[in-house]
Amino acid sequence: MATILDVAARAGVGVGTVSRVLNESSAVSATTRQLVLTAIEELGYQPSSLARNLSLGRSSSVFVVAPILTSPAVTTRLRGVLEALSLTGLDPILLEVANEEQSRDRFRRIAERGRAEGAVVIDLRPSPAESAVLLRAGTRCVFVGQDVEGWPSAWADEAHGTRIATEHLIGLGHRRIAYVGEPQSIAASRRRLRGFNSAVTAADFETDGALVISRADSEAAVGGILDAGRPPSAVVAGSDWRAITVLAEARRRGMRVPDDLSVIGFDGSDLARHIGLTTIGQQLAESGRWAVESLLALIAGSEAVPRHRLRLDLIEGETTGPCGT
Amino acid sequence: MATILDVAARAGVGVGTVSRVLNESSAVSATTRQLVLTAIEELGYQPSSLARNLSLGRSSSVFVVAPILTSPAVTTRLRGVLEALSLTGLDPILLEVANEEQSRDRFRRIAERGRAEGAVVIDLRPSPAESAVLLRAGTRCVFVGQDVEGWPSAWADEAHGTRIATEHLIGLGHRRIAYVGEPQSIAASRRRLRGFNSAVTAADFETDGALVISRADSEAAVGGILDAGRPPSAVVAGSDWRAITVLAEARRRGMRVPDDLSVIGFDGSDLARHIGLTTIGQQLAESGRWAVESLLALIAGSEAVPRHRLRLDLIEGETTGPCGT
DNA sequence: GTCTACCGTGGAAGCGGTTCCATCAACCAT
DNA sequence: ATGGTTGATGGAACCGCTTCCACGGTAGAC
Repeated sequence: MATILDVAARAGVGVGTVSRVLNESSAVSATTRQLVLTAIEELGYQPSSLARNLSLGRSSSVFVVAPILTSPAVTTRLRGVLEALSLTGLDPILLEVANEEQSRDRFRRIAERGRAEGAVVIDLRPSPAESAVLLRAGTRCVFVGQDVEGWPSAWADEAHGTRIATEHLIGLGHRRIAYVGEPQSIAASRRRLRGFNSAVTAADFETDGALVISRADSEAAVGGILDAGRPPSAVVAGSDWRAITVLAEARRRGMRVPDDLSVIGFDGSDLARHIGLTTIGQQLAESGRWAVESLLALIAGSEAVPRHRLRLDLIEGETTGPCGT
Repeated sequence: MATILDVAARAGVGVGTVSRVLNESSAVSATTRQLVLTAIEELGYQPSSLARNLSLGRSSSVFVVAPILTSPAVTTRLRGVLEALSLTGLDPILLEVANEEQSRDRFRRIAERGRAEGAVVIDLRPSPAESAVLLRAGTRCVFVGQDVEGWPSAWADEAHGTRIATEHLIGLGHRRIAYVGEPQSIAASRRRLRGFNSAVTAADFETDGALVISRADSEAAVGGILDAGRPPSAVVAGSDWRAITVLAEARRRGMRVPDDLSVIGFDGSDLARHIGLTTIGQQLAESGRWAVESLLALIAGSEAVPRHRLRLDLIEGETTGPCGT
């Protein structure tokens, strides 16, 4: 493979001149420039980005850390990040987190110096110890989907979101409302459940613990609720992904949505839009773009720690309707 | 930031020795090693992977090119790739392709030398010109989801897949079967439609062109079919993503699945499994892992051009059932 | 007691760029 | 004619690591 030295030799100029032509960094006479360009052409020369980066002392890539890509909320957010990043010339190195161990590994990874200019972390949070390590290492890091103390982050008031969702159903006349969420081990899902509870309490309904599901095996549990003597007329789901579980269970039972059962999701993912699921939109793609912008500012030297509250909107699809009974 | 020179100075040894300790490349006496390790510890030294890679003449990353991440088939495949890659120490640089222009850009990008060791390309194919450029540049490249002439690729016999799907429905007694696919501009979707047609022809049914949809606006068109005087009793979808469109349209009309309408998808994505969609599995995650293995072989110097036919299986969910009428 | 072998080690060269500094020619003003 | 600019250019130094080669010292063989 040809190097810049080969090009310089062939064009009969110095390496400095070739570099200047390559980067248009300072004036080069038209004739010399042409000489260099033909030499480049003839040799099929391509500059080594590796060498360039070392010399410049940057990596031109950023880490993007995300939970396992199954959930549509994650992929939608990720798309926002990728889209914004592709306009910057920074390459995204994608690190997926499938379990606790990988989470630790990824946080250790992004604290390493040099490999990347910074990191965008989606829907994950560091432990206090990890946060301290990142801080000490001077890692430039932005969080989306989680409010991480002391770090740039964009997040939504999730309790408020499920409250809106629940109130929407109450407004439609529903009185027996179930909640189906992710396991309570995740902080975000605790917040979401809290919003549901507060809305139900405020409306002064009978609260029925049996109607609340938030554990790993919710598929089976959802079936249990729907088959019970007094099934709910509506379900608030803790995520769009959970919502389609509920839709699937309803379908298996020949229940009609929204006539027999109203279902509302949470996230405003691509998937929700695609199937007309009523949901709480939390500006997923926008939040990804915001993260990239904030990271760029950090890289440019900004000391600010921007914190961004994401707007929540009810997105009405066709899976919620007035209570039949 | 401390460099290897600082460490060497502090430990009172030469840089070579520090490097040897770092890489355990050759014998270092226990006392010297300890000296170096404490110096590293005290300085908080971290080696620069950039410099290391330049010196070693490798990049320790690979490109992963994928269409826009909306479709669950893509993300499922991608997960297989990421999972396999995370075991290798190679970092995935994710390049998303949202349109024709980006496709050209990405193929140009992966042909650049040095930035990555190779590329895994998901569900996309290069034009002959692009393929030639890749070949000339000596790019190590593996394709999944597309059979690309002259390149390592893993793909499924898609026509066969839709044939299996259609025959499954016929076996359940369905006679009026619709097809809902992606636009015919995509080669893969042409193959899928062909399989459907051949199964219908073989079964010697009345063929009804009005029951075949394969264009961009299929959502609306699906509704048209379901509302028609003689709606189909079953639908073959060209992908899982299309299948859930059909499910959504059925739900809007209060149709029960599978009682009023059977729906079968194509891909065997995470989503299909999650909602119990009957589909044609094409080993998505496995194909991603296969791609990584093949790429590793290429990087290791293999000259072979492995070509891998993916197995197709009917995955029975709960969205297909015997014909009611 | 000398010779060879080998182990541990220091340090220079090299990976392929960028950039700074010195040089030189051409041009302008005095 | 002379000094001062200015613009284009060559090339050394440097980015931070790996690796090869040379060297000194110890130990085993004779």
